[in-house]
Amino acid sequence: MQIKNKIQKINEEEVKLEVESIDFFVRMMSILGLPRSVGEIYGVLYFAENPLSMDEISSRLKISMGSTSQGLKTLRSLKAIRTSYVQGDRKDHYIAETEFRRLFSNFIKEDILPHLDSAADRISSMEKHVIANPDMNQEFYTTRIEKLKRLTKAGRKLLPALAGLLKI
Amino acid sequence: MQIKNKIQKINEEEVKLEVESIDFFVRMMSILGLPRSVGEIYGVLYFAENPLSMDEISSRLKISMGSTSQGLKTLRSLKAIRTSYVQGDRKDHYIAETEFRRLFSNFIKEDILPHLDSAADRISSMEKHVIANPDMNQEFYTTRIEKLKRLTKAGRKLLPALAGLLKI
DNA sequence: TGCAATTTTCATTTTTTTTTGAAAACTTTG
DNA sequence: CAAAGTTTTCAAAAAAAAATGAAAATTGCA
Repeated sequence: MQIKNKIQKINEEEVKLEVESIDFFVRMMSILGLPRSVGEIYGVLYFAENPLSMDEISSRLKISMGSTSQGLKTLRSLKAIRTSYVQGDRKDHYIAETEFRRLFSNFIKEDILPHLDSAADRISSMEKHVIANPDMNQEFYTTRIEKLKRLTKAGRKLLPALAGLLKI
Repeated sequence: MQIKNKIQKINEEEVKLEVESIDFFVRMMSILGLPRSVGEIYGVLYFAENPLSMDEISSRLKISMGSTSQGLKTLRSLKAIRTSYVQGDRKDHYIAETEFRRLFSNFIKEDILPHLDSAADRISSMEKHVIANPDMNQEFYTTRIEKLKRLTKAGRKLLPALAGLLKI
């Protein structure tokens, strides 16, 4: 009886902690534009002492298997989680990767840099329009285009370096 | 006739440039999680040689006055645009602020740092839950919480410094 | 290999976000 | 200070994003 109470007590605190964790990561991920479910899943895994299977995650969060599968896929592609073999269980099990430095670096590589690449294309097409017509106010337009070039160049250099600055 | 053609030609190229600009900034702003209309408005203003009024913006973009007003409000609060007096016209007129450095710094101050503040609160409440129950695996949980603290501390230092690194 | 367990996919539904448009609230000026 | 011009607000509509759930695909074990 006494032992049962103790276990009960631990679970209560663990559940409260888990709720805070979920809340925390839902907000963090939403800054990065990632959907709620992704934050929830990472939040559960971050304070899990043991690897969790997909249906453990899905039932703790009361979200569908479909969402869970999608969310795990996203987190896997960001290398924010990894799978771990659990003896005697056929299901895949997941562990949170807790090195935020690498997590950010992957996010930048995967979700930001591609945008900067397409931006570069668009800028050079802008240049063509200005050059195509010498009657346009060249000085004004080329100055503005120059600024965009510097912006994207700076982004491309700075962002990947950013993760390195994270002393985490 | 010849002059009219020339003017026509300039306008064509200017329109094409404007379209590219809008596209460019719609994407950029969407990385930052800002709505389409905000990107569109900034895109129009960025390559405008003269200050534009709200209804000029709204009619060029074919978006409602409501959206335009909202978008301008957002851009104003980020200090991404400013108003400019135009003689003999009662309407407000807007100019794009083209110093991206400052623009970013405002975005971080306004849209990111508040999240980090609320994160700090949540972390200290997590700590309470762990301390509240000595039977929990203290080592495991305090290590994880420590990581979160370092993450938010790093964010708070790094992000404001980031804009300074932008040599734009 | 075949079968049951597990995971993924994706059309549909739900939720959230953004836009619209008309009314309300300002503002300028005659 | 009134009336016309301009801007803002906000309830409702539209659009976009995310979640569901059931069918399809994959996996691993007997």
